Amino acid sequence: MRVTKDPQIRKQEILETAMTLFEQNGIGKTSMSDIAKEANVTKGLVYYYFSSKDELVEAVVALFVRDTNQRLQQIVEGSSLTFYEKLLQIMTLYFVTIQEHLKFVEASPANAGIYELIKNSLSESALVQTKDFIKQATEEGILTIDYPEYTLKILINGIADLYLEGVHNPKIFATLIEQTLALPKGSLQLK
Amino acid sequence: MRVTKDPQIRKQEILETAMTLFEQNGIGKTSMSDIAKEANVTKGLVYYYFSSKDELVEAVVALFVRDTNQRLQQIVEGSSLTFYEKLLQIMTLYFVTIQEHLKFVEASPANAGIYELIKNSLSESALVQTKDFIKQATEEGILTIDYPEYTLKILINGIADLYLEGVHNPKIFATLIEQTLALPKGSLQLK
Amino acid sequence: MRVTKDPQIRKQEILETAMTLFEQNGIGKTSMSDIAKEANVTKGLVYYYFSSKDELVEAVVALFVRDTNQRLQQIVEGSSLTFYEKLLQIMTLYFVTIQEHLKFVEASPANAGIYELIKNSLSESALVQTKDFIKQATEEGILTIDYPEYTLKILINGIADLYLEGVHNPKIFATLIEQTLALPKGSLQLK
Amino acid sequence: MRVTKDPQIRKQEILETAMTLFEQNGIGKTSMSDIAKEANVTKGLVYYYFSSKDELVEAVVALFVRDTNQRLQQIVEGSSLTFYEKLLQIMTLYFVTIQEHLKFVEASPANAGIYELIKNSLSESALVQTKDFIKQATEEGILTIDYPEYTLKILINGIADLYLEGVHNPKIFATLIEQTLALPKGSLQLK
DNA sequence: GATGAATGAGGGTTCATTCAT
DNA sequence: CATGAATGAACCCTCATTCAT
Repeated sequence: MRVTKDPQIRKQEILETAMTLFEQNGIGKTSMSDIAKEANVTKGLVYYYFSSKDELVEAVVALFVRDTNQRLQQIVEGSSLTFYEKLLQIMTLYFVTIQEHLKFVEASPANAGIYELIKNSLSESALVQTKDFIKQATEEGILTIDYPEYTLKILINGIADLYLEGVHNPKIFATLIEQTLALPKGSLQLK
Repeated sequence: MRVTKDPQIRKQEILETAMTLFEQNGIGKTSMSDIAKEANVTKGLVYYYFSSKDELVEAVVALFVRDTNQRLQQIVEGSSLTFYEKLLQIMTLYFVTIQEHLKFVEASPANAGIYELIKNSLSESALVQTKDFIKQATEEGILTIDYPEYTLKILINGIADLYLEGVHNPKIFATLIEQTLALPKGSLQLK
Repeated sequence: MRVTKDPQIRKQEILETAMTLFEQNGIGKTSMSDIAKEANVTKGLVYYYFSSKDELVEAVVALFVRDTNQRLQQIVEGSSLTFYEKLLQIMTLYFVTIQEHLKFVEASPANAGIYELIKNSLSESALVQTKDFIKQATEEGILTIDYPEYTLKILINGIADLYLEGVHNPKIFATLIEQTLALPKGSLQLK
Repeated sequence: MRVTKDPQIRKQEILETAMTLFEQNGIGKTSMSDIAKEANVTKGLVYYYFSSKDELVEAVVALFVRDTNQRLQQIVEGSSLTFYEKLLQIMTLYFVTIQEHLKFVEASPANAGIYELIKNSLSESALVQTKDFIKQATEEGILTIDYPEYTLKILINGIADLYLEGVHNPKIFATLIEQTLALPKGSLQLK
């Protein structure tokens, strides 16, 4: 039967359904039919809102990046937290984010460059968002290393990879982060 | 027209053609037809040598991993090099390798686990290969940090990502490596 | 060019086209492409209605069995006919049916059990349908043999085979049926 | 390695291998490669002896028919047996034959008419072989029905079908045969 | 006689995309 | 806005057959 909804809501529904399926099965293994079916909508309507699979993929990625950014911003701007607490939350955010959305890392027949797209989008915004955070820590004498932003990124990406490869011990992570950022031993308490 | 070749050579040709195309366009976007065409061969012959696309993909991955391993081994066992020189070469190897074969990072519809496969294969061997290298450096007092293997991996993966995101300045890399491994400032000279 | 039809009609068209081609050339030698072409439709549409060749084959078989059953039922329930007339019509039905659909007797690479499927489907229903018919004739003293249902089946299958092998003389058939069912000589008049 | 054999033996080996595989998996699902592999021979050699799959199929059928005939002949000419014993053996031969070679009944992409081919070949020879057998029984007054050959065929084919459909009780078969051939009750003892 | 690499046509299937309604 | 029937191109794979050696 025909169900009419507010266009914006419909579009959002389709977008989120696509996101869910992409995460679950990967982009390449998610067909437009799958998305339409799961969203209780016809294929035609999906194409009404997104003129191609590519466009839909990009919209999903944009949504994902926007979400992540928002969370990052909330952490950074959370004034009541200490540097170490914020650092912790940032690391956690990236772990969770990368883990949850790992399937994006796939090649889609439609959009082979998706991996770079996501990575760059996230990185770029991460740099912007953490700039002040890092600047402040540097001024306060907590961070003393050169290129702290790059170092943070290396940590994030590098540790995420470690995590994905099966290393899960929080103590090890704490030590690695402390060492890499030249923080005092024991300053970081990962649970 | 019909061209007969030594089976081993033919198989190798097909394998290398596949590798090239996979790198260029990704696994998902490379069809068996593409490979056959590029190798001046019929599809049937590709299947004569590799009974499925999956098998071909696996063969390519195996070849790639084997190659990388070999190069790594050569570096580590190169007795005339200093620790710093070896470290340099290892980093370079991973940069180049990862860059060249970036498209492997895709999951194919046929073989969704390829990303992990490669990553794990490489990581595992990297750990094994660099174990002695690191142990020696530690004993010589050059490396003083905890979890040096993990740190090295973080560096490799993290820096590779930085590189892919557009950071190319060797001085920055040198500084980052020195800092992260707690090496003396200026000990590393990247050209 | 694009021609849209009522889905039920379209599906039926495809089904009947498939049936015709299966009968003409056999299931194994009839490709989905052949069916699509003959039905003036694209392969994609065939798959839109039947998700695999197997499913299409099964649908065709089901249709065929249903048809045959219906005709059988009409004969058996035709109250105005004598036992001999009904017997005649039943025999004729099976001759025609088996002849027309002889090619079904093949096993398809896709559905190796099709032969048994058809045969059993037909047999089972034949037994059910003719049960009352036989019971009544037995009670009336027309049929005096043991295992009349089995005998009827032997007759049907056996005579069908004879027919297919080239024996077409109705008098011979009449005699054979009379003898086998132990009916009075001359009771059956095949035209 | 290259193994040279007497051509006739080689051809026979291939033929028998093909027969076995056809019976096991059906003609359609048996590829020339399968045959070659199973016969420890290359595809080329199979084609050296049989210029096409069709030809090979026909050769297999011919072999099968010849075999069956031979066995039939042995039964019929076995002078020490009574009519009933011979009848029994004939029925058994057909049951076994049909069961063992059921897979021939499939469509081959190469030879769609195989079913008829076999059936006709067997029937024709059966008629010839049993002619004397029947004639003698008729003269001796054992067989009194009209068209005894046809009746025998109906029995063979019809009972074989019954058997395939799951009826296995020897007593039922005995009764059916007795009835159909108008033999005295209890004259046939199937074990 | 014998090999097995090589061909080429076709088979079943999937899916992004279009369009008449 | 919404439907879903229809398209068409591509994809992976199989196999009878050929032919240079």
